[in-house]
Amino acid sequence: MRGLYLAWGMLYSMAIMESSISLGLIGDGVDPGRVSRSDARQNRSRILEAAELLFARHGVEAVNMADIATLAGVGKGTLYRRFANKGELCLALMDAQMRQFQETMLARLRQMSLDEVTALAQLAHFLDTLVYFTHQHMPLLCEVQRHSQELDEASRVMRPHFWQYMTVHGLLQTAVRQGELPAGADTAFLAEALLAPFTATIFRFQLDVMDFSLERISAGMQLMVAGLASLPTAPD
Amino acid sequence: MRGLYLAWGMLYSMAIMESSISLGLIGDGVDPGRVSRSDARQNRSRILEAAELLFARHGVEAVNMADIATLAGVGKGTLYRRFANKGELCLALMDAQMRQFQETMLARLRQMSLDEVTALAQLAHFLDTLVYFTHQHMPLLCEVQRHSQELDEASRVMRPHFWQYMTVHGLLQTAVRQGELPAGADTAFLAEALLAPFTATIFRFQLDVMDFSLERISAGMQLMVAGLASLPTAPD
DNA sequence: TAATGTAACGGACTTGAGTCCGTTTGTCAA
DNA sequence: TTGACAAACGGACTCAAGTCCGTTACATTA
Repeated sequence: MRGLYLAWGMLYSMAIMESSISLGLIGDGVDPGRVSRSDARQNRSRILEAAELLFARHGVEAVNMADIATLAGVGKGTLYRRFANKGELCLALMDAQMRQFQETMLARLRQMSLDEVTALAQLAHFLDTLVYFTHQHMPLLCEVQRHSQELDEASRVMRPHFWQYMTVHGLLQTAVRQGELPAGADTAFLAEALLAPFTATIFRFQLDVMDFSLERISAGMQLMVAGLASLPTAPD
Repeated sequence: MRGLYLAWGMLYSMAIMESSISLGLIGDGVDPGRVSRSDARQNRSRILEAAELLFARHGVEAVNMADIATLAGVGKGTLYRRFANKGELCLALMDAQMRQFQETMLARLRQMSLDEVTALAQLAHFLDTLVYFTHQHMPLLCEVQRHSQELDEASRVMRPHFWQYMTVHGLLQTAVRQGELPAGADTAFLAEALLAPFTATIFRFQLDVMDFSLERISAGMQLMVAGLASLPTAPD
């Protein structure tokens, strides 16, 4: 797993700088790299449609898997063959928008690099955008994270967290290279720590219980980054 | 809810500086402020003993409520009357140790204040200790947090998060007062953000998937605090 | 176009969480 | 000591998640 993270790290750093790659967040569900049967594909989209409709009508939380299966006109077994749980289903529902966010973000960061915007300024921008993105997808993200508790190694890679981590980590590494951060800074940990408040349950807590506005959260994250930016660095 | 947080905030800041108060983390379970019946009290401790034994033998995750009830020699109804879910049960099991950690910590911070250790240095120390505490109670904490997803306003106050938040927030406020942090710094948000990586699921992810050592996590947190400490502050 | 292997299907089934409500029992006042 | 009442008890019950496995039907080859 660690190896995987590292390998992707390099790939991804390059991607930010050079070209757009698709991370292929979500496959067909079962056994990628095999022609899927037509009825299977059809059922898959039927399920997604049913879920979308029920979620819209009753809210994500209130809908159960059996209802989705029924409305989609498939058996529970079929539903679970496609999506191991409600979380995966939600992930699939967000797929398109996540891809788009990701591509837009990569493009923007690349442009900022060309414009010689510092890595930490890019990071600040990324986190700001992420605040609004996270808020927008809160209900689905909550469900996703409720299910990613069992650390199912392999599939974690597809979780939203992953490319967010890669992006933040890449930017921090660049910051170190460019002398914006101290040479020894633990970029891997910092990336995790900066993203921790974006975990669905924590984010929701901040919104609903602490009653923080999105602007306030974003400003707070800017402050954290500003703190890192003002750390004394060894002279080059 | 916000009001509650604010009120406790003042109380708690004073507590750090002045004297030890008991937060009374866990009551008797039902209807505090009423004499509890002897059989009820007895069952409560029977349940706790049974849970402790089963958790030790099979691991927290593998034990279900029915088993606990059976071993304790009570019905499921009785079990649920005491503890609304496994999370609350776990919380009760940690109660003594949490109280102790809390009191030790408060005492130590008070002493540090007397010794004129800066607030941010105290914060760094608190977070360092918290790393080890969190690790020690990981299995129980995971269970607790799995259940505190439904934001049941009132009871959240008892969650471990609460006094941690109060402590960190208090220290940050002091830091602002003493000119260690910029005057406008959003201490409430910063406290949440600094504690976010201590959420059980995130913490476990860092340990098990990212393979960070406790020392590394602690060092990373120190760096975050150092960043805040090096923010430029307006001259007094 | 018929046979065949294999993926896909579907719904009964298992498991565990949490609730409900009729029954029991401790406590307190007379 | 006893009667009354509220709290506590217990286990059957409901509800949803997720599994299992016998059946169906797509696609491929002859």
